[in-house]
Amino acid sequence: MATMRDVARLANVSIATVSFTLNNTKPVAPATRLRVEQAMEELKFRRNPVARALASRRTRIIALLYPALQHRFSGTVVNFFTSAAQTASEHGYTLVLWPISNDAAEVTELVDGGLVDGVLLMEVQLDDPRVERLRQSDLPFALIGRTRDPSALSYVDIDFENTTAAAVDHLVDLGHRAICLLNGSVGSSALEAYGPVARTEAAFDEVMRARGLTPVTLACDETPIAGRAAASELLERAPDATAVIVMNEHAAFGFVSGLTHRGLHVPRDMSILSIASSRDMAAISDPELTCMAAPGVELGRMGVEALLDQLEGRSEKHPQALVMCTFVPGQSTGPAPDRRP
Amino acid sequence: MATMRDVARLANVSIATVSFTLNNTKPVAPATRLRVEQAMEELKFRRNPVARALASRRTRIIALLYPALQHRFSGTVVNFFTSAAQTASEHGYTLVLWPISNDAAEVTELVDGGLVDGVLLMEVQLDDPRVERLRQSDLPFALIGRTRDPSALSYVDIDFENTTAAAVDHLVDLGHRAICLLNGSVGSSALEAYGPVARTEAAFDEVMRARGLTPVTLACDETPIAGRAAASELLERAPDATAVIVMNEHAAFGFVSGLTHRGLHVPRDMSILSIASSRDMAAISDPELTCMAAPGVELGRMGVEALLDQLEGRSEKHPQALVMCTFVPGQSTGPAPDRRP
DNA sequence: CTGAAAGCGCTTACAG
DNA sequence: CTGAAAGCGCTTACAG
Repeated sequence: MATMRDVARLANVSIATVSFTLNNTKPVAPATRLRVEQAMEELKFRRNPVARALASRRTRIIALLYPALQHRFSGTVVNFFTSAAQTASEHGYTLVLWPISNDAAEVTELVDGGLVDGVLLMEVQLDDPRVERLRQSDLPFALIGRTRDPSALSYVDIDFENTTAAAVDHLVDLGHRAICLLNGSVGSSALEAYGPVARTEAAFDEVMRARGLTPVTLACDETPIAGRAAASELLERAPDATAVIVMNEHAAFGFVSGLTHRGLHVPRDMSILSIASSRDMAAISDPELTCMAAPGVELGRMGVEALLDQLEGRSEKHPQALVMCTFVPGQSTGPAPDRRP
Repeated sequence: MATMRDVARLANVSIATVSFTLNNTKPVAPATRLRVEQAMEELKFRRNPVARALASRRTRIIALLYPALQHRFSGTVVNFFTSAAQTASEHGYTLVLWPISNDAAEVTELVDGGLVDGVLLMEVQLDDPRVERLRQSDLPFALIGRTRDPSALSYVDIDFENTTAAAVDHLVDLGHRAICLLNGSVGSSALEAYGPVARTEAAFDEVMRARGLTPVTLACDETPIAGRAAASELLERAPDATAVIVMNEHAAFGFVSGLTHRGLHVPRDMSILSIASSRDMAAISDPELTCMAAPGVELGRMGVEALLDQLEGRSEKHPQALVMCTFVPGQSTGPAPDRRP
């Protein structure tokens, strides 16, 4: 492998000049630049990123922390990941998925490790120990998601409030009044509360009441089996329900089949609207679910950009943005029973 | 951040001695070792991995290449990933998921990048351009999967031959004779053929004929929608079929619901056995699928170990291993119709 | 068992 | 616009 020294020798310049032309970090005379570039070409030079990292004290590696043990890595999540990786690459950074739980201790290892310039967090909890740990360090980070009070943090997140409102409105427009929410489970302790779950529930309550409707919320684990059980629970707790907003894409599969087993037809007897999901995931169910698709591509990109703002010292204040889910028509929502002829 | 120099000064030794005690690379007197360790403790020293990488010419980073754009990152795959990461960590390496397609050009970037010591490939095709590219480089790599002729490669893979045989036998034991295979689609060109798909089809043919049965194979894309269409195709092409082995976990969802829509009951009218899947994925279907679960934990571990053998120069010949899938009972297989009272 | 020193391949003030 | 040189924080022959 050719080094800068080799290039410098061949081009008859100093290695400093090679560095300057390579990085565009200082003006270089056109003729000199040409010689250097030809030399690089001839020697197939590629700069050693490890040496560069040591000298510049920046590795240009970004870690995306996705706690795959706690949250399934669904097709919905792939969109976030690939978009984030793409965006990082366009800016000269490498983004990799760092295998880690949502445990603070593992974050400490990563931070102390010194291998990454910045961190992007996913699946953020309202009181997230990883965030606390990162705050104590001086490692730049941004969230895809947000904590209870994210005012001093860089984050991008789904706009659960408006998404939930749009979901309710879609169902209300179809004539539904008895609308339930099937949420994810927030675990035993409030401290572990998962942002999307908490925010959706709060928004659902508020939106329903604002429309003069009574909010009923169920919650279950993020598994199909739990979703199946939730179907029975729904019929007991809210026998008059005609529509359910599901904020739990893995439970949705079981929920639909659970309803079917209880003799209900979707969407004739019950409309199902899956939110913060994706077209791919919605297609797994039978019938295909109507859904509000998570803006994975947008948030992946924006999350990286928020982090790069810090890394490159571009802005003082923390970028913060919320993006709504997009409505994707499917087969699982229809008019309320009393609206049909 | 404290450096080795700081530690050396505090412990009254040279930085070489600090390095020797840290890495156990040369004998150090017990008293000296103690002083050094106390100094490291006191200063909360953590060695800089970038400097270490530059000096030792090894980054101790392993890239796991999973082409997430071509193959969905399912719950089944998470097992491979977390197990591989865990194993790498136990050996002092960091394994990260490298966002890359299964394109040779991107492999070149990775190889030239010089940021990783070795590569682990997943979703290997019979003639995989990534493998060719890695062969040309001198970057160590191992496969989870195998090419058409993997004799000179390090690999670990599912034993599709024996897994398929076990799947057929399970169904034959239940009295089925007209057994079909629903495979993944291998793409338009034979050159793109995906190892598991090709091997399973070959094994299915052989196993069925060996038992005096007639093999019928369908194939479809790895999506639920394609699976739904495949259900119709099955009923046309093999109206007498009573059991189907599905080697396509994403199509399985649609396949089951497609059959149900056509008025067939699973497993009363049709048994479904999903192979190379996992308990989690099987639970998504209704009924829960009987499956042969991919040995993700084992293969993740063994894949990393095979790679480390090369990285640490432990063995001359390439480790090669095949592991069978494990039978997981479910609700989707039952006795053949004519076996029932 | 320990140390002085070279070197990994870059970046970056500093000087001209 | 260009260069000489220090330095990033380690590892590793080499010498004793």
